Amino acid sequence: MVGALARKRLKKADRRRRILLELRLKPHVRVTELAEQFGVTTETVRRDIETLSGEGLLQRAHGGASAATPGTLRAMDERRLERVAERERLGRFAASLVSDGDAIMIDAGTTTMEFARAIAFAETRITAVTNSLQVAMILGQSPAARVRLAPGDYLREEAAVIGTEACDHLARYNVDACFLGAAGLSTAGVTEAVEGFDAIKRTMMQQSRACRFLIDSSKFGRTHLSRVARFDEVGTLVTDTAPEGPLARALSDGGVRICIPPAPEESA
Amino acid sequence: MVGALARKRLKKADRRRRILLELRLKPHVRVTELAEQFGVTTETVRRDIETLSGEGLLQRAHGGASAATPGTLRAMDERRLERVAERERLGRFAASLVSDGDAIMIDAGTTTMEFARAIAFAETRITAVTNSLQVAMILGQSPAARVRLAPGDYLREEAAVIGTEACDHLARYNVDACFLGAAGLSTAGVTEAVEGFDAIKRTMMQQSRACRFLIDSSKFGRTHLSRVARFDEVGTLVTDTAPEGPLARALSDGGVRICIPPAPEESA
DNA sequence: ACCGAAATTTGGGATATGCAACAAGTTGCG
DNA sequence: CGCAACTTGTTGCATATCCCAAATTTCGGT
Repeated sequence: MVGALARKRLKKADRRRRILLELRLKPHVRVTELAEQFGVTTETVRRDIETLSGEGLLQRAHGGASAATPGTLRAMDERRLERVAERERLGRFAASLVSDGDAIMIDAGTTTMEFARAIAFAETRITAVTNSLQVAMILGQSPAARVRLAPGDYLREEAAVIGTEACDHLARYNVDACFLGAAGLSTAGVTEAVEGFDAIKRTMMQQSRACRFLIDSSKFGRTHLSRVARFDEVGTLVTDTAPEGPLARALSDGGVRICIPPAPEESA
Repeated sequence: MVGALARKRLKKADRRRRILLELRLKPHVRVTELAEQFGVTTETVRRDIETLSGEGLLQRAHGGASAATPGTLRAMDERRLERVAERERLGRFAASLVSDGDAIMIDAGTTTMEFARAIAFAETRITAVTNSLQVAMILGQSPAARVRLAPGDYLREEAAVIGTEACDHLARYNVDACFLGAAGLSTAGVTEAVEGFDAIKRTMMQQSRACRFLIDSSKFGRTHLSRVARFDEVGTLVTDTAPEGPLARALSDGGVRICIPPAPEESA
């Protein structure tokens, strides 16, 4: 039944594949173009895009679709999409903890990306070492930032490099502070879900005089596979909401300094 | 005039910067979103986008803008903007020179980026080592590609890493072939304009069994600051048009094998 | 061959976006 | 102060896109 020639009409799955392939070549495709190309109605293409968008494989746009940013794969998490404003605020605040002339390490993650953007925007004069391609590109926008990238295996989902090479390389630097994200913060400590990131984070911590974790409150109470740090290793925690209950107690027992950005003003 | 608080209205240059920063994070931004975010009219944003698009820094789309197709920054060159189709063809052809299982090195450049796109599109099973973040991200899209990134100083204009660290790291790999771009090809040999790239390219050549240069014909006759390779080191030259005159003679004297993609057919 | 589910097309009204021209505001400068 | 150049806002209209729902076709199984 798989006719040698499916000449007339591509199946749904085929169209989807073609759309994604197309997006590898161009960052943006138009519904109308695809429709014409496939010989189907715009409505059909629209529905395909709708589906793919739901799967996080691409990003919808008026009139077409764009490639999903590498590293956006995690962002499918609905909660994160809604948390954009908070993360931005958090990142901006964390950026205020950096002084001109500092040398810092930054790891990969949505929150640290916001942090990097804030630093780039403020044009703080820094030297940064990172394993995240996104962070490197964002900071590279700032004329005041020197950026060094770690080598290693490229991890598509996070647009970052990992592996022993990355860690070995990082171990050659000594910086003033590191700014790390994390997937979970619970009484078990700071934990991470992405395989390979735990080693990166631990290495960064070791090479830094001060350690700062950027973790928004949606991660509170979550525990993931590997522990990155015990509370007595955390140093500073930058977050949007003060933790409560056992978690707050554990943090305070560990001597964690908690920083919370001031309430949002009316800027919009 | 730089009031302590310029929160009310961002200047044109600031908006431009923000838009580009935004595009580093997301592949697509909407006019309406930006307008609201900046507190300006959609028309203003539209004009900004219009300008940036004219400079080749991004790509317009209905309702917004997407990241520019190539590595963007060099592509401002008018000539290059017109050469997109040729480069695409060239890249696709060069990709056909790669076999499943190959280990290759790829350097940074608009042409090599097209090459990477073609490989990702074809899902050729390869291991690639590169110093270009763009190439890494593009190849990372392909499930069949393993990508390793070199470390080093991040060079914003090219979205790549350079420096001794990068070269030292590259020197640890031995691959089947390297695919390199170049800014100039003249009787003086293959030359490069970007500082730091020459060393990278030379290192990649040394670590590869075969060397292939991807140079479109617009570079013919151009000579830049530093020579990357003499003709007897070039190996294979992949280009769109056969060189003529003294250049052709010099290439043949050097034993350069020249590959030219077949004429474009009507496929659309 | 027939039937039912899923996919696709079709058509139309609601919305969003683009474009262009003009008005209003801002900045810089003599 | 006042002009000139530039930037931004506003308006009106053409166009493109979206979304919905019913009609039609295709597909897969019995």
